[in-house]
Amino acid sequence: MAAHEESRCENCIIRQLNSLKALKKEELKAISDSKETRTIKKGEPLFKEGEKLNGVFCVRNGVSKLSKISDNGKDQIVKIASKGEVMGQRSVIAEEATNLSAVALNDMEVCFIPKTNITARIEDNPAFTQAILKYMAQELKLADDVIVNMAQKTVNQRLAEVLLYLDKTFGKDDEGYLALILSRSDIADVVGTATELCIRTLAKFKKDQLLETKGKRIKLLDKKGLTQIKEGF
Amino acid sequence: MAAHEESRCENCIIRQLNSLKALKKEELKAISDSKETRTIKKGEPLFKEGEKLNGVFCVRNGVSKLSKISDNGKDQIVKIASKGEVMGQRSVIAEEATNLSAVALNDMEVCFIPKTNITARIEDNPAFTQAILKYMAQELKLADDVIVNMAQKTVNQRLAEVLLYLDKTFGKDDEGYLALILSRSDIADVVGTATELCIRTLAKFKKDQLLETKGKRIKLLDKKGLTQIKEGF
DNA sequence: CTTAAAAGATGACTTTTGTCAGTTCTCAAA
DNA sequence: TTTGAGAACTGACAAAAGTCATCTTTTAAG
Repeated sequence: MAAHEESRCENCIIRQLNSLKALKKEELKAISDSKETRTIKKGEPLFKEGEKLNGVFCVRNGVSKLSKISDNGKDQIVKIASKGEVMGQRSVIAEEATNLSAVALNDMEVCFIPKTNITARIEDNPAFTQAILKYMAQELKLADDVIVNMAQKTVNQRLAEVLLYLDKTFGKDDEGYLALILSRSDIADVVGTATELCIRTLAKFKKDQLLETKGKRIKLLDKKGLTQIKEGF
Repeated sequence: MAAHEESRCENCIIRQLNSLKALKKEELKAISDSKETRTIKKGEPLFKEGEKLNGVFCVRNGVSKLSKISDNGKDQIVKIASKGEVMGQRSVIAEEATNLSAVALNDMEVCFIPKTNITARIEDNPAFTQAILKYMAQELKLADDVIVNMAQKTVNQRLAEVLLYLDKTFGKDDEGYLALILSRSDIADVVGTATELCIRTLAKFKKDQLLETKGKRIKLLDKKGLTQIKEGF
């Protein structure tokens, strides 16, 4: 039906952003027939740590945080997934329960693709498998960087880095504020620190004219300065 | 020649430990013909951060640390690779310069496999590609755990965890000391802290009867206690 | 066996980070 | 418009981690 054309994977532009672009037209049709579009409201979970995932989630709209609770009971945000990203791939491929929880940071629209549709394509389409492999190799490199940052950098440095990352990845709104609005507590969970220290550090950056705030919104004023802080003064 | 039989990949037991086990006999023969066996002395580098790797290294004997220098100039050990592990896979697959440096922690024997031999197999042997994919999916999960630990746990907890990891992974010598002997500075670089604090924390653990030391060697006395510390008292 | 260099260890001190107990602000439901 | 819950913020303090200087022990080269 013409009315549903835009919801077919074959016509979905999102696909161009991830490994699914390596799939052939017939394969996409099969996926499209089995997939399920879901709407998730801000604050609602997509899945929880320890769950067995029956498929992967392809983000059409909105943003989700992927986090993990440490033995200490504190939440650490490991990744922020947005348009085009596929969540849950790793667990499906490793055939293990997921180690992360996913919660919507704003209203989301995602496509759920049953795992048989992914594993079957991995079995019979080498180009697809290679695309995922390459993607994962890059993710692993990024993960190393994060490990080094967490282990060796101060909260000052990490917060500066996160702010620059948010700016680069999600851009600004019409008033110049960071387009992705996170609570102070979420920012702290990305940086890996306590909310209070996160707030204090933001206040310090503000005093130093590096940024400006309006409610929970943040506008970066001096990216060069923030880059210097990120690199250690 | 019979004299070189044991150095042929087809006969190498190490292969059973990694993705190379998914290769067919003919493929292994091709790899064996092009590979090069290298001996690396303790302290010598296998490769350095930023280098383009022309192949991967398969560890036959000995142990290597994989580390990365942060903007702050401090070294962080991201992985300790030993028998059976393949180093440099990620860079070859991602077609990028390596982000890590590899240095031998004791005398090593490694096989260097030119990258064409890996990329060609990824192109034409789906089972091999899938084996690597699955391995990387698991590595990514582990990387998440490390990120959370670095971000949320104290040096106390992380050191306890590293000691238990060394015990589990490399075992003990005949006197019951950890078989893999690392300098205090290397331990600190794994934990992600300063050498002094690492030494002090070891001294504290010793005082608390959790371990015993003799020179740089360490014997774990109370793994249950260390596990409790790891999990936050 | 001697001895210099490297690694280990310790003390004193500073900085960074975390925690607890509040107060103020914001925004949406009544 | 009121009001109340949750988030943002602040101060005071405690704990954790880092740094610098120095001393001791170990190790390996001569």
